[in-house]
Amino acid sequence: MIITPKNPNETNREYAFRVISDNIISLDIVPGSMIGEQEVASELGLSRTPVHEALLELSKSKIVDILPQKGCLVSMIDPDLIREARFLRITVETALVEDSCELAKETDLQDLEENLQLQEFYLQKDPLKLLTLDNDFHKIIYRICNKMQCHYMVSLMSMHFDRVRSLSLHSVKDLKIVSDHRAIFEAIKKKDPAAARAAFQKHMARFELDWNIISSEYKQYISDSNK
Amino acid sequence: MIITPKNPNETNREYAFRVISDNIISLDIVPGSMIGEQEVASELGLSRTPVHEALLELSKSKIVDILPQKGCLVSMIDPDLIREARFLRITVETALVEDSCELAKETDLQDLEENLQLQEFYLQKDPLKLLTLDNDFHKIIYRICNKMQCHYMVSLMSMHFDRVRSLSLHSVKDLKIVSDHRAIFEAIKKKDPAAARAAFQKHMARFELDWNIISSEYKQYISDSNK
DNA sequence: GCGTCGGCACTTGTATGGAAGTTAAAAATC
DNA sequence: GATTTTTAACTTCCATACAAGTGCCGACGC
Repeated sequence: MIITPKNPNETNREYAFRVISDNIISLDIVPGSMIGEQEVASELGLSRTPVHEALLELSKSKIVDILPQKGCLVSMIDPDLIREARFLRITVETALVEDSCELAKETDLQDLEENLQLQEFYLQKDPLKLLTLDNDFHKIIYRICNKMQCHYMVSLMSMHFDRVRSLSLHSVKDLKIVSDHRAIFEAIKKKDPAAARAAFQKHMARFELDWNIISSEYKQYISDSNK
Repeated sequence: MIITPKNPNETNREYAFRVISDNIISLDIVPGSMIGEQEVASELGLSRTPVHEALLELSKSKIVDILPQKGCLVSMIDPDLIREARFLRITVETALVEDSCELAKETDLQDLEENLQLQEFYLQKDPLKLLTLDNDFHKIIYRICNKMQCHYMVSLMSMHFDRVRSLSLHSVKDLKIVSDHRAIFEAIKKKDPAAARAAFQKHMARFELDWNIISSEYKQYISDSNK
């Protein structure tokens, strides 16, 4: 597991949650492996309590599965849950990009544009940074519509999705996400809901295509019941 | 706080979560009041740990607000969060009722019909039972579409909404929800997505109208920043 | 050799005490 | 009397200890 330093203003529980999440999404903790509270606590220099609470939260999105008196299983890649995460994101964010056309203020458009600039800068340089910027882009949309609580709920489930996306980041295709984002941005700027909707759905459709590649290439990580 | 007996196969944490949730939704714990872990733990005959973990989970949906070293504040009724909950439910479930037209099997239709029978039976008899059946009806839709994880996420946020709905249950208008449900059911049965969508949106639109009544009548429970 | 039982090593769930921080009232000072 | 400082009583957060359940592994009977 990759340990990052503790942010001074986060609690031990939040620290544990962040580190474990990052390691699961980056696949540094491999799907299907067991992790113990004590083991994680020792690595992070904490007691079991905050780690226990962090795992509890992760288990709510089924990204880990707590088996009482047995251990904590990092979930295998589960196509059903990925479909749910995709469904939720597409459904919610399609509605949001439409609403954004009305709601986006000038400063909001600036925030989106700044994010896009950075995306174009880091394109093909730093895939991990690009992933972060991608998430930020979508998050700004939620902020424009004043739906941050929805963002939290959706992002929890998206972990299933993010884990697969990081697998496919090496694929050249995914670099098209940046131009997708620009198309979405332009539509919002022009206050054209139909165009925004179309651009967003085109964006999300890419991940449908990738599924076949991923499932054949990373078979060992995929839940047995769905092969 | 109203204490219900502990279900034998639930953990202490799940027990605490259930009892606290129920009391918040039913307004037996009034919005804006502070509750302490120790206080709740004593009432339930538990230690602070499972109560702490239950409150932690509730704080994720902002239904309570944990103020470190101060206490746990049961959130005031917050129109913004209710709007988010409504938005999420409407957006997600509109998509689901459409999909249900394709996906619903014969047994699923039977489940829906049985639920409707019970709704009609308890109509004007037991408002609380009706609320449960209403939630069950929507839950069946999620199950038909194999989106139970989405259901969990949406239902967490819906607590804000449910709390207001219980206020308006005495209003005669709400008894129309049963006929709304039947209309949705009939549309799914006829595999008519457009009709299902229309019926569902009509259903959810009722709660928009109720808002004015509620906000004027229960002013004391509403968050100051939104009056 | 095979099946069963018992105990040990391990896990998570929970209880409890102390640490750190906030609040508000009491006490001291002006 | 008004204002500032201290202090005491509260809270959650976290560390630690114990309780309870699971599975493995060897011993034993057949």
